[in-house]
Amino acid sequence: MMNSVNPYVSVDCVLLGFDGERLNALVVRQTNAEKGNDTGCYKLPGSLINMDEDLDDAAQRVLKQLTGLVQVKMVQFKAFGGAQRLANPRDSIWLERYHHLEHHLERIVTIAYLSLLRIDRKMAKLDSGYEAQWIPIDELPQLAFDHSEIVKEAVQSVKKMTALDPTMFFDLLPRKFTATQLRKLMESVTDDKVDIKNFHKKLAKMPYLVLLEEKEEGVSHRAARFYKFKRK
Amino acid sequence: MMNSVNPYVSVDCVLLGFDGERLNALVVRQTNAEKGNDTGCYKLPGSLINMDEDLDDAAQRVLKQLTGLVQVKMVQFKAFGGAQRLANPRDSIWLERYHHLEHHLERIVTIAYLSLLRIDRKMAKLDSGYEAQWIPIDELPQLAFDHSEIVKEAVQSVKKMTALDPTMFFDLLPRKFTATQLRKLMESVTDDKVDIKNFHKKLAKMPYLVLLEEKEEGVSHRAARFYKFKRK
DNA sequence: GCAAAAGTGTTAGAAGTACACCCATGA
DNA sequence: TCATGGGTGTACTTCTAACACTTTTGC
Repeated sequence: MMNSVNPYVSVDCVLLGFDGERLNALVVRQTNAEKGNDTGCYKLPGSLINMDEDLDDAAQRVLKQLTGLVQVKMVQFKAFGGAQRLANPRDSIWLERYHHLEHHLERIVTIAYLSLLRIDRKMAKLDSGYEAQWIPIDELPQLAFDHSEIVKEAVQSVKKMTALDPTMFFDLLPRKFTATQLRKLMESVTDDKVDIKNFHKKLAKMPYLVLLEEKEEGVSHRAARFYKFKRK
Repeated sequence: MMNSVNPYVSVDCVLLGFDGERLNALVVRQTNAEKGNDTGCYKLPGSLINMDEDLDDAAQRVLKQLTGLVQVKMVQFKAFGGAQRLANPRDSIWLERYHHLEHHLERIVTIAYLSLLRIDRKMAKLDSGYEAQWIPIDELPQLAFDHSEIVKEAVQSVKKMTALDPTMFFDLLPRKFTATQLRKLMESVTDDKVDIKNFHKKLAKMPYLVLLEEKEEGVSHRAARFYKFKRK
């Protein structure tokens, strides 16, 4: 027997990446809107949970289904449970079709997950008829449900979490990165400028950073040296 | 028509107080277990949500029902959704009776809320047959459901939240408090000792603290001066 | 006076801030 | 050689850690 779906609880995943300048969010939309219903409406990757499925497992499942990504460390950051979350009929109709439900959805509480992800990670083929896309968070269009609100709160959470644990930044960078890349990232998250010299002093004191011999190539100015992140 | 209950989603409130030495949690239990079913089992104040009720409203409602407290600022800190949360039949039977439900509960996701509260706040009369009690968190008995786990995670959240915003500590103290009370509180949350002189220097630099002229009375040693907290 | 807890002075080193300066590279 | 961005030196201030000391109170 197929898993039954819990029609009251969903998970949604906010995946954030860094393009060198700004934070981006991964959003999905239907490519071929068969019944002309859903075209152009971006959403966060998400799904109702199954009856016998833990929340964390549901988040991993939906991420895999929609992007092919596995073993991504996601953390729950907030539940969204406004009674009016399904106010827009477009949204609830879409959900009912997507999950092949017969009855009308009344009200859904969603548990939002967050992950920081290298923006160049390869995505596998998507679930039937969906495409995923990175969009800078300050250029996001209006998303379905309250997903725009969820993204905003996710960014707030990232600020708090990275303040407590700066090593989270390295999930957003390539394996080798320059001081400037890291600095731009930190600046884009904390919204303030950092003195370059003082920043280098700080780097020198981070026990989990290794300065490599390798340098940038093909840049029309002095080549920057690469760092790598060494966990403990 | 009466509100219908959402049988899949609940809220639970972790209320933490400080007794001068340790953090305490507020737990409730049935006083007269009519059918001999529930005696002695402590729980967090919580309830299934109503169909048309926002999560935050549900948390405020249940707190008022069980303790009489109103206008307590609570924040959501985590959702607990393990598929096996209702594994113990004692727990699900209790819930079904409490909410006068006819059908069997399958699975509940709970949204946990957290509040820091002065331990001497007056509680109004409780909902029929329940009593509330402050218990030091390191002396809590096994709680119903996964509530013991929820309390543990709440304490972790408090550590993180107060690190980012130390003014939260003042929710746990009386309006007037001594440096030692504040220090003991901080030590009990962060689990480390603080040098007293250095602590006083820190206090002097907190813009939101006001040193009063008033002193302790009736103590058999030098009387401590009181501080008060002035927001902004 | 004594015990007990409140509260102070001083120091050395670490960490953060500000700002002026030099270096490497392609065009 | 110039523009561009990478990277450095140094002085100054603030924070932190350590530890020995003085004050007030009831008994």
